[in-house]
Amino acid sequence: MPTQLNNDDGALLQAEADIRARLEGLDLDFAALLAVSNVYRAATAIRNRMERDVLSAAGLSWGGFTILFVLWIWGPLEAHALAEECGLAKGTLTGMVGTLEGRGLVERVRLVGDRRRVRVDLSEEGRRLIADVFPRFNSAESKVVAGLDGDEIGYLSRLLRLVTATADETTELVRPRGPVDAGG
Amino acid sequence: MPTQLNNDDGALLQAEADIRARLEGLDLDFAALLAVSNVYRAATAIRNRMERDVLSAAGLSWGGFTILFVLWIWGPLEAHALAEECGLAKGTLTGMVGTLEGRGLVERVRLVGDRRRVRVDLSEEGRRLIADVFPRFNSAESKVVAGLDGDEIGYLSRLLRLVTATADETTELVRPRGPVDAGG
DNA sequence: TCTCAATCGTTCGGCACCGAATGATATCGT
DNA sequence: ACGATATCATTCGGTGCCGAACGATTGAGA
Repeated sequence: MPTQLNNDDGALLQAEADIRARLEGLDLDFAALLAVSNVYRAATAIRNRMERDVLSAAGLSWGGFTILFVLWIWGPLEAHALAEECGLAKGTLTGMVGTLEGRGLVERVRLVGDRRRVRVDLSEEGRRLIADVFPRFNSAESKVVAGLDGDEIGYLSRLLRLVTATADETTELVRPRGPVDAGG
Repeated sequence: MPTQLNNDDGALLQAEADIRARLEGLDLDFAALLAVSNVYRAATAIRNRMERDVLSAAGLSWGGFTILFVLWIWGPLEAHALAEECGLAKGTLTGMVGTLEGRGLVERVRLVGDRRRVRVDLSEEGRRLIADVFPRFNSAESKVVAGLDGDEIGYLSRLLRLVTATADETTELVRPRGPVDAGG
């Protein structure tokens, strides 16, 4: 539990202190700078770690894994919904689903009522693969956050959800924010 | 400041509840799952926001901006150090520095003492550009974390630094962790 | 001095990823 | 019924980005 933080100096990385020193004169929001940079660095570090330790052995990219996982959790999805859920552009999704389809991990079905649409679903093999890979993935996730205790992990998630919701706002990001707890 | 969190249910997104429900039987670390996924989602949301609102107008990609910023803060750097600092593979850096050099934003100089090495530095135009763009970038960063108060922002950074340090460990991620506050 | 190994940056092949343009299909107005 | 419009997914051109292979340069040892 955080009681006093005094993050004025104490817990700063050397690199962060250097940044502060270099930008001393300017009227900047250092805390925001550090927060954003730390979010990005953490994401990159996690992704690299997962790809190296878990995904590469299964021949899966981060994106491919995400698609499989989403389909596993949500069941069959139309392309636009799948793209949205995976945080990918539609065009990107088409290509990656193509790759997965080529490997026999997912299947595409044109809808009968509306032949513009396509429903994507796991194949049996895809289901086996994600069911096999995900527990290992999750165990690596667990290790990655093992430096935090349970409260801290939950708190981290909460703060990040807030940031994501704000960044996802379609507006120019100036208005005062509405209800904040469950943006999805 | 977090006092009670009870993130058992209360603050969960619908999607997160769905995941929990779908994976009910399995022996998984849900908190870690959510934390990792929230880190990644936040990073993506922030990056997209920045590219759209700030960087695209300057004709800069996230990676290009990062390179310029790092050189701005640290001064001239050799390629390997620059890659390391930007979190990019050496090969990636070569290409991106090439792009920036083509636009006249950075310069490459082979070292006199050791002709294998190359020092990269901002050009005058590059310096002008980053000095112009960064304040706007920072102001967008500020807005992105505006949903959090000062303590929360600092705390978020601290937690993320911990996660990054763990994920960056070169080991297989099993040993007990050494000193934890400033992984630098 | 002449290899041999180490250490640079670069090149190369390949996938991920985006955004705009495209093509196919459905729907609405008349 | 039929053309205009909207709505899908896909295609296409271009970068970002990685990892392995490569070429150039340096330093160490015989």
